[in-house]
Amino acid sequence: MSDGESLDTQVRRSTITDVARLADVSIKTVSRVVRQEPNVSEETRKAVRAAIEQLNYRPTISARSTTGSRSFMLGLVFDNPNPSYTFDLLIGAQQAVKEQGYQLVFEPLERNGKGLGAAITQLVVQGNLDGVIVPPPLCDDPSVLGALSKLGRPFARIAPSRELTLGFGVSMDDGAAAAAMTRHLIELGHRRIGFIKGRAGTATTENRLRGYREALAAAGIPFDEALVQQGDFQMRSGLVCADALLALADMPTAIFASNDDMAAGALIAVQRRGLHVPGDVSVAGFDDAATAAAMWPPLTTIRQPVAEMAATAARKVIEYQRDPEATLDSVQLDYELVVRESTGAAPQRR
Amino acid sequence: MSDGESLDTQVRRSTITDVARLADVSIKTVSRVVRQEPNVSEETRKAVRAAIEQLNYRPTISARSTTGSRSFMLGLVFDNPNPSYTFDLLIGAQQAVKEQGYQLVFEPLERNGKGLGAAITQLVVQGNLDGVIVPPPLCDDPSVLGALSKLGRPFARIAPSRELTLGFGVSMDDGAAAAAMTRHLIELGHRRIGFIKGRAGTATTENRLRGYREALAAAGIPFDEALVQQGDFQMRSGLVCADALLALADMPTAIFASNDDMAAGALIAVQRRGLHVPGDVSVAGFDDAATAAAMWPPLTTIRQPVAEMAATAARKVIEYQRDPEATLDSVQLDYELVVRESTGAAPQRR
DNA sequence: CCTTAAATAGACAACATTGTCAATCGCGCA
DNA sequence: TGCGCGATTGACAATGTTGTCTATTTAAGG
Repeated sequence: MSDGESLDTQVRRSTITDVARLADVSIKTVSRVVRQEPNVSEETRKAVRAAIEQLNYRPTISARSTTGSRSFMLGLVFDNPNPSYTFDLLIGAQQAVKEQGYQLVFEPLERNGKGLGAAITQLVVQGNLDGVIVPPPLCDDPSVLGALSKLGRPFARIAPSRELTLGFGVSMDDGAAAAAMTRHLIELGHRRIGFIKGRAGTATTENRLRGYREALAAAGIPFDEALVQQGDFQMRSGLVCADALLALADMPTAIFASNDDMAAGALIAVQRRGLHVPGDVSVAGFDDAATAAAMWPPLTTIRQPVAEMAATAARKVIEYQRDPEATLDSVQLDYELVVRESTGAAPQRR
Repeated sequence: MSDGESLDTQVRRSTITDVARLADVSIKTVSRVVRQEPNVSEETRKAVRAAIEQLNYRPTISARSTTGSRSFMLGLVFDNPNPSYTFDLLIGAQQAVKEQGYQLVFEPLERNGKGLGAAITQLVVQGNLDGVIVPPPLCDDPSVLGALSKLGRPFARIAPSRELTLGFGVSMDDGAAAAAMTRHLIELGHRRIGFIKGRAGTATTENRLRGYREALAAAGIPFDEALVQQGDFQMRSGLVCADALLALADMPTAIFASNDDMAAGALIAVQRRGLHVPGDVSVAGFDDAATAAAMWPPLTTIRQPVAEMAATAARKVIEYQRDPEATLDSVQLDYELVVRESTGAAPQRR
């Protein structure tokens, strides 16, 4: 009839009181150990930790939030048409948040909905969130930034492109990554490399183009305006732009699209003309979207550490919230060049 | 110097006490109104509601969870390789949960990790979750089902394919949807319709094939074994299977793939042969993945109401949790035939 | 008018945790 | 010995909400 063992621990949740009783200390002392506060003797600390271990105790977030100012909850708002990008953000943030004993709440917002700032204020105040993570394009929206600044809680911005001093920025060096991809193509022997730009007017678009130009310059290849087409990040624009490039008398042997969706369009355009990838034309993308590996042929691209950026953002917000003295310099994470089968040596004769 | 107005309400969160004071009732009465409990006069109810409105009051989830057995939190666990599917689930569940004043926590799990059941038990017990939503493939995993049954909390399964009496099921009629797509092709004049099956051994695969066969039979078209290929839901298999179909002496004029990824492969296979879609061959998919509309040409497919299924699951779990007497019959939601440009009239002469 | 029951409303405890403040202990020093 | 001080520990209040129980009001029936 002894049921206090395995079954019970499975079904009932142990509380700080249970731990205190087992370790024969007060609940406050347990709290001190859990929160890693000072003024607990090493001996007591050990005993408490053993009890925690034995009972598999984890503090209850809701109870924690009732007292004090912290709520142990972080918010992630987004309005990004790309589900796999946003999903990666969620995964990354969730993992980091869990490590720290926090919880994540997320909320889709409409960028063009009015009252965007008010919506964020509402979310943060009602949810009593300790901090917020804001990916693009919301992280560059003036009303969002205004609301966040007023709230006086830490917030992190993923890949911000303006007002870089506001909040804590986590980004990737778009320019360097684009340059690396361009170098990769040059090393394969390509000299005429077409470039498909992203949506006009975004910092991302500018940075990637700059990287492309810098790598060309470094290799002593003259920049040719005719090889640059204006896309808009959608697949269709990739198809149209690639068609234009392939129609040139002096056709490029490689096409570098500013994102994977447009690269997918380029792949179709090339193959519709009966040309082979990468035998006749190499194609490269940017993002390493979930679809990149599934394309035909699998796409060479730049992996953005999306999940890692979100995780870093979450950790930094928590860190700041623990110790507001901490310096929160913005951070740049590394990209990764993912070489698959859509790029290869330039054709021998042209 | 009067600061009690707009600014203050923005930055401070109003509590049940504020509302009670303003409406000149006890906090318990406010609680009754909010929880829609009986025994409050219509007059009082109105006054309280007005106060709630004025102060923009929303109950604090953490405070709620401390008392009583409810935690007002639902869990969503998943292990699905398809980010956009999972993302849709998250969006749908989050929206439903928010409507009901609940919160959603999600957790990626490794299907083949050992201790899957233990992991779920841990998650639910530690998080004190009121219920769980389990999409495929986890919803058919025996250890997951075992753990959930033991926990004694309501759980909903998205598109389950076995043990249908366990938990609350939310699904879509795969067979009817596949039949509808097949009818669509028949109405366009197609008589030889190739079919690419999904991964062997899954209920989904069987159901979709059955729908295809039934629609053929209903139209008096004989079933031809040669027109059915075995795929595995991956794009590459779609490409290979379509190649096989197109190599037939009596080539099909339409190809129906059991999901969009394989349809993408089929699109490539057709166009690589210099054939036009849909002029020479129509191609249809299943799922309405995010990529479907971005393919070339945009893919005719079946829209699965993924977000809606998750929302229904969430609502049902909450409903049950509010009133355990409620009957929770499983539910089937409607699919939608999305006709885009990859299907068209069968070629006149073959 | 009195009794009884139902409807309505409030007082107070309970929840799991943290913050504040007080109590105790050990130790060095006069 | 007595005193002061820092380190350690605990008692208790507070957090925002719901459950339980009790008190008051209203309505109905004699």
